[in-house]
Amino acid sequence: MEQEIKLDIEPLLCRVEDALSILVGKWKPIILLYLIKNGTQRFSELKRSIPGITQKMLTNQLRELEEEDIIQRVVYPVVPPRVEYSITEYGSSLQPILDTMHQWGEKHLLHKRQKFKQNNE
Amino acid sequence: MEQEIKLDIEPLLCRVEDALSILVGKWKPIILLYLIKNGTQRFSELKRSIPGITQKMLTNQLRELEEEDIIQRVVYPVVPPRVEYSITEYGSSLQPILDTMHQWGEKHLLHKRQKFKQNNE
DNA sequence: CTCCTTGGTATCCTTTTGCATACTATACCA
DNA sequence: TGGTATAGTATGCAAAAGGATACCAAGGAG
Repeated sequence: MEQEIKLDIEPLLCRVEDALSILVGKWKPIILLYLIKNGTQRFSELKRSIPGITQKMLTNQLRELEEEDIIQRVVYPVVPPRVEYSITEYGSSLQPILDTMHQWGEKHLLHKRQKFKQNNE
Repeated sequence: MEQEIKLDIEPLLCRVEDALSILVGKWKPIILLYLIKNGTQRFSELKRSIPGITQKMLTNQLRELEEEDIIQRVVYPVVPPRVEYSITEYGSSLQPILDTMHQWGEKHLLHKRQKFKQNNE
């Protein structure tokens, strides 16, 4: 396996946390992936799409992403209310991170399975 | 700016969390970067290198990384004790993630500065 | 006149993280 | 005989994150 990337980050100056802090939150990755994959979504669409999430948590996670300019919230003044969420251009710059992490996550799954096998031999 | 990476993850099958959960922890990124940059390190070297970390937290974070096979712990039975930590081969597969996140984090810093400027005009 | 819908809030509670402080074992050194 | 060094553990507490439940506003449908 070839390791092309040279990592030379001065640990004390590391900005990994900045990206991390935006992605951390029980529902944020899945929300982002929905918006990236399916484009603009209404609040209720997201809620229906994400099993197990409560209204409060959905609101909460969306607000936090909005504050970081990762997603955009548009309110239509109609009754019943219509609120649409979408990824911002800036937010879509997170895609490489999500992609890299997802790929790694799939390998990690295999790794854990192998370890489990070994432990049961 | 070119966007080469095509992200097509089924949100409900996303494995982003797997990578995320390993990196999350107040001191994990910096510990990993130290081990990657400087190679094998003693407990006390890490403690001295990372300002503000307590002994308990360092132990705790190292244990969690060890459980995931990201780092290796070697104890030399001498007095006073000598314990060395190093990145495993598997652990070093996290480098691309750390690298991507760090790069994004640096851009994020600029983004926040611009936003701050705008708000004060 | 009442119910339904959407996109929320408000309140309270539990779980998870993180932190501070104190304590330990062992051998060496003066 | 007492102090030092290393790499921890034990205990208790504080803060943050996450979750369950109830409530709300406004207009349209019946």
